[in-house]
Amino acid sequence: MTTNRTSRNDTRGLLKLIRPKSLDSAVLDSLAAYVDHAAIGPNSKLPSERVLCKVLGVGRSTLREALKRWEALGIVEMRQGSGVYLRVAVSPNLLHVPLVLARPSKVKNLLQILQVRRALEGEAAAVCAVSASAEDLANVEAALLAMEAAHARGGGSEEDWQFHQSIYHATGNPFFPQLIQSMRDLLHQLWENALALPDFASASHPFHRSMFEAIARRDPHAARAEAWKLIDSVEIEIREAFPDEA
Amino acid sequence: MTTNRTSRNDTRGLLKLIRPKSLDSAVLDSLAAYVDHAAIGPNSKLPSERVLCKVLGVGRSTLREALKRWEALGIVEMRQGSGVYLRVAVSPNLLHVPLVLARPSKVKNLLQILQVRRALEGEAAAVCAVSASAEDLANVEAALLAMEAAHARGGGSEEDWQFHQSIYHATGNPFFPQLIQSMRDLLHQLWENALALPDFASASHPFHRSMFEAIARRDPHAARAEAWKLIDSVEIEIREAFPDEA
DNA sequence: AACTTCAACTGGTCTGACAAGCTGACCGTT
DNA sequence: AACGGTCAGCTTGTCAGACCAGTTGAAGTT
Repeated sequence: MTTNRTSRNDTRGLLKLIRPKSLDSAVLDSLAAYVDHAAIGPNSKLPSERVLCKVLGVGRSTLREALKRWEALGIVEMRQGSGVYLRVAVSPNLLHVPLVLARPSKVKNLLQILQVRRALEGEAAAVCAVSASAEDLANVEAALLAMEAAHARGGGSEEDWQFHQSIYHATGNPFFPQLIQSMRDLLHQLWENALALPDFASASHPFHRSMFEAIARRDPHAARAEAWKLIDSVEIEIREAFPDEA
Repeated sequence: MTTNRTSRNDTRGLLKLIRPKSLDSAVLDSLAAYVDHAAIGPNSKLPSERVLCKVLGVGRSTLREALKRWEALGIVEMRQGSGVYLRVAVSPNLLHVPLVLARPSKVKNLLQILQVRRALEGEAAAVCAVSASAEDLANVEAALLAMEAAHARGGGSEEDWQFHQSIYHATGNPFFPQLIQSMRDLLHQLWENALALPDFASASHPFHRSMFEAIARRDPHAARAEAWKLIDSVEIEIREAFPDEA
């Protein structure tokens, strides 16, 4: 009997554990290399399944299982009758990490998500104040103006989101936009149609400009403080809207 | 012709967009309900594919594609010849979020991950100082003592991690441990065997205790400051180790 | 020009077959 | 009794072919 279970006292990686590298992982590697080489950008269509499985020399079910894995990670979108579409840029040796939340509880999770947002938003504003380029700042300011204009018209929830996204991108750290996007997706799954969000944004309105100004004058401490004030104002509104919970 | 493309100016969710609810999503919902009802815990085996697809009334390929989606999210592990094993607790309407990183660059990504950790670690410490229970604090202290003991023996990288994890759990916010776990997984994928991490931890050693003490005396401001000092010390060591990059 | 029809795509699902891997019972040797 | 090999009967992995269902765009019709 070959006893090759993973031993607890492994000798710090002297013996690397071998992994069979299943076929559909190889399919994804090959696909990633192809997409990268052919310079296929987001929103464009991949070759059809029949073509791919012939070219890659694998059965269609194997190919589909591999694509399903990408679909689960949001890398790709499969539309019946139409095709498989790329949603994000991919490259060889691509890394991914899943987040799972069991037993959702609406208001409680909302506040917890806000807590994470306070952490990320504050840091992102500070990083932005230190290292954003002039072009980044211009984008942020444009997003701010668009948001204020939309707000004056009564709407603006989408523009609000764009403003924050522009800050995350301006950090130059790809994790910030992705993490926040994940948090937002989570929120939308939680509250089917995000009715709550726009209302809660109203009191936070003035802080957007003060936050931008702190970033623009390259003051990370103030930028972080303004970001926190913004989150605090949202949290207060949520707690007032659901006084019995949380 | 029924023109039912998703309109851009949707009326804020008054009309819910219908979604065909693809079959394999239904499979996962049903499976989640079953796992929840049967109280199947982590590390236990699911019924075999043949059984499941007969019970659920779907073809084996459909079932496998659904399982592949769960596998991609880390919810389940499929071992050839053995079976399908649950890896995390699952419940109905389960939410998940993927994180993708294309074009990895070791040192740069390391510093970016550290940036995210600064954000989360600081907030977690502050939250912990405010709302951790006495039992949580006891766990954190136990982890601290174990870490210090291990550090005195020369090792302690695993115990270091346990200490931080105990703090994230003590926040009561499930997103903190999961996000940090994701960041750590990402790091390990990046640096195959995480040799670098233990070395970088050495200078940060004294800050662990000061961070715990700030939490224990219920001082969120100090706790956040100590957490930041800890991260800063790691960042300095990394920058000294790779002076040419970043 | 606008509308309708329809054939040729696309992905979605099912089936049955075989390969590859694991597990535990069985059996012979020591 | 203890050890070690063998093998039947599980499991998942892969494949091929068939058919269903939705999409698309180019023909034909008005």
